[in-house]
Amino acid sequence: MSLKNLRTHYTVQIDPDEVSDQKVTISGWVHEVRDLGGICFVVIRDRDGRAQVTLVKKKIDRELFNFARKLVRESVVTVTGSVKGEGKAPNGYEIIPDEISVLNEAESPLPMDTTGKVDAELDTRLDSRFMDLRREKTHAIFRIRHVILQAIRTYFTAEGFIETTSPKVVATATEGGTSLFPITYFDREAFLNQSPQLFKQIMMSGGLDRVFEIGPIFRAEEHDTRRHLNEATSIDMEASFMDHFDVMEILENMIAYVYSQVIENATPSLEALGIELKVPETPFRKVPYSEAVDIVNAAGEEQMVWGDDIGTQSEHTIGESVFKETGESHYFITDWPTEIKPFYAMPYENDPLISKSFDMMHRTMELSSGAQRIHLHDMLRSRIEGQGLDPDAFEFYLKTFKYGMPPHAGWGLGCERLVMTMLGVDNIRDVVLFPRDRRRLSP
RNA sequence: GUCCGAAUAGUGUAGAGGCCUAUCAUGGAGCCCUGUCGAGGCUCCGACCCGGGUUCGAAUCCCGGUUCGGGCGCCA
Repeated sequence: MSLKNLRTHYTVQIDPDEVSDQKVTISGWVHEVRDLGGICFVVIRDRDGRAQVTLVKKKIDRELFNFARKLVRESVVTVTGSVKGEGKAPNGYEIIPDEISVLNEAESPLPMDTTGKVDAELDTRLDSRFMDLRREKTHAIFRIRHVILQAIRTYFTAEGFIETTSPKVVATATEGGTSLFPITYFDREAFLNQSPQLFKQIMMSGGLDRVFEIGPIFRAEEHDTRRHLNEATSIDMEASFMDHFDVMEILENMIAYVYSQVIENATPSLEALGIELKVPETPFRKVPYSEAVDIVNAAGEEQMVWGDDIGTQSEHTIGESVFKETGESHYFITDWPTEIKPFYAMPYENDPLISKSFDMMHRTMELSSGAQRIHLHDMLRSRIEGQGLDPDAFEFYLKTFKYGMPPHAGWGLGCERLVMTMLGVDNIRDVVLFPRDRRRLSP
């Protein structure tokens, strides 16, 4: 007998008008037991919802009644019974059981509450993430995350992009800037890759033309904030015969599409979180870096000189300023000083001090950064040298620029940041199943 | 890395030197209860992070440690 027989319906698939008085079998967790004496309600929870099992003492087998009222919360059970339309029941129906069997009884006390009656701190929830995932709100986040990722794949595919994967174990410290995790690769030292950047570009020389990748990136920074992880998910794209404006357009349209898909396909999850989403308006406002500096200096809380990187406080100042003006949370900061961007960002021909680079911001944090890339071998090599890196270590990369590299552009977008800004989640750890940060390596 | 803050039942909390035999909620055990949906009522169970110190007396004050949270830095 297949275990599939343990479920004829998910709880949400039961339509009392259709299956009234029919037998169904549902399986899931005992969410709550409410014993009122003469009547007992057992709430069964599965992935998509809940169903009420009702036992009236006088109308049901005494043994079954006593068994039901002693069920231990969060045990896994299978219930077979008949469906009865009932206005007083939560979904308009209840199940009158013939049989209840416990597949696996839960211990008690539970490491945390799953019903929403008592809060638990993030650290407690992450220590017992399996139990935390049984909470409606946590579950909703990961259902939405799935819809987001699915929408991104649909969008890229429709735009002619090919999904690729690049190696996470690499020999060279790729772009510089960030620290890498060293690992042992047989008898050699290797690193966990900080970004698919160099490989995306190599694929442009390979003629794949438009690629995207959704995958893990690793940063060994000892940062300790609500918006950083040491293992994150990067959504990356690269496209040939495009400049930075072209890929900014792809980015903003993708964001708008993803929001609209979440609204359309994740309604119950949004409701569970109490969120009303609005699709961001495109095109996003473009603020040149020099204008951003002026905004910061005019606000007076921090003073910047041209060429400084933009700090957290300043990011907020600019974000609020744009929001006041446009009512929109998303915007671009464009035309960054070449010196504070990675070596592969293309400088403007008429003003090489600034580059064809951009960051895509949410009012609260940076979401994405991208640029038109340098596709000329000699210029790229001297930029690598100029940043104090060893060009010989980049030979596998530089080589691909010598034999026909088209002009190209691309960006990387932080998946977790996209999710958290969309859902108004304060801590990035909330939107990753098993976050890896400075301190946490388990579960 | 740095600055600030916190640590009390399984979970979330109250607590400002003697009011603490430590509050409340949730939970667990038991009893009552026929329409609950954060069910309700009654009884019981369960905790002061670790180590030093101050004091007649410390959950409370001080020092050190550990762990956690937040800001900043670094970064996406």
